[in-house]
Amino acid sequence: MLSGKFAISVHILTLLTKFPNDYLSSEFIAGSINLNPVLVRKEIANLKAHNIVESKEGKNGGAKLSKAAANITLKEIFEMTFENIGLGYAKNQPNPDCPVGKKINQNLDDLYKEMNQKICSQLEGISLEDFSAQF
Amino acid sequence: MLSGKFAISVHILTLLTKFPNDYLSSEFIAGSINLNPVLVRKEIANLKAHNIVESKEGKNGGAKLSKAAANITLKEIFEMTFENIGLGYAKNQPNPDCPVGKKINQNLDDLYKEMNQKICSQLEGISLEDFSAQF
DNA sequence: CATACTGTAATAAATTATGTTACAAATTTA
DNA sequence: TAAATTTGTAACATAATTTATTACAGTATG
Repeated sequence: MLSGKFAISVHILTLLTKFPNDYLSSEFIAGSINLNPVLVRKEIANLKAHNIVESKEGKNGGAKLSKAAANITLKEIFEMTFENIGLGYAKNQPNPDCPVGKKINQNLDDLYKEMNQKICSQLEGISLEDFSAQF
Repeated sequence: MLSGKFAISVHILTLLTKFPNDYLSSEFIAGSINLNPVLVRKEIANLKAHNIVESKEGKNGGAKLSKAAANITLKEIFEMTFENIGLGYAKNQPNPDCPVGKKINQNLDDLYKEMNQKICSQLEGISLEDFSAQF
């Protein structure tokens, strides 16, 4: 998963923000996203690993935010779900004997690095609380 | 093709910039990218459709820039190869009976729209000539 | 007229993303 | 303590997307 990860995580977290006192089951969440509950649990596992969600097994179990939505920014979520953004690389090793082939990925990297900074500064300004308040 | 399109197009265009007076064959270009020549020709077809490249069939044919590299920005290339950037959507139709499901894609869209603007303004400041000069 | 290209279609292979099934372990509730 | 419900996770299956290959008609060059 790469494309949907951020969107799914934001969706999950928005739901958790809307019900801050409940443990929401993967089945309930999956019903809103229209996604398989196992995939929801996998995303939750990732969010747990990053300490913004906690979960409870067993009957009436589920997931719940482990910190206030006001203290979580979209930037953090972005960083938990994307290595970094970019417009792609040549997948194959470009020809190292060609001056262009030799440096293309490095130069693309530099470009994408700057792109990431801009995006991060945008996302840093939006808290999960802000985002959730739009619903 | 979505991931590699921008990177491949930039690679092609950088080569064309380096040899502004020659028609470069898809085979030559493919040798630098390490990609199948047919895929190179497909990307070139796209660049031709956007009028920044011209090509010649037959012996000693190939592709060539149709305008000065100084007058092509990375933003244009971005727009020729990406619909728009974003961090993905829930692929399935989210549940319209859930207030979050109902609006999630709209709200993500708004977020991504702003992201695109930032990226476009970055890319607009870099010409193909600038980019190619790094090699 | 032989050669070396493009353009494009059709198809295949590889990769990645998404979905499903299954089940052990945990927790609640009766 | 037993039944019910839920997580966590692995293994596997399917679907979608990307990348590669083959093939060949058409076109320009020399």
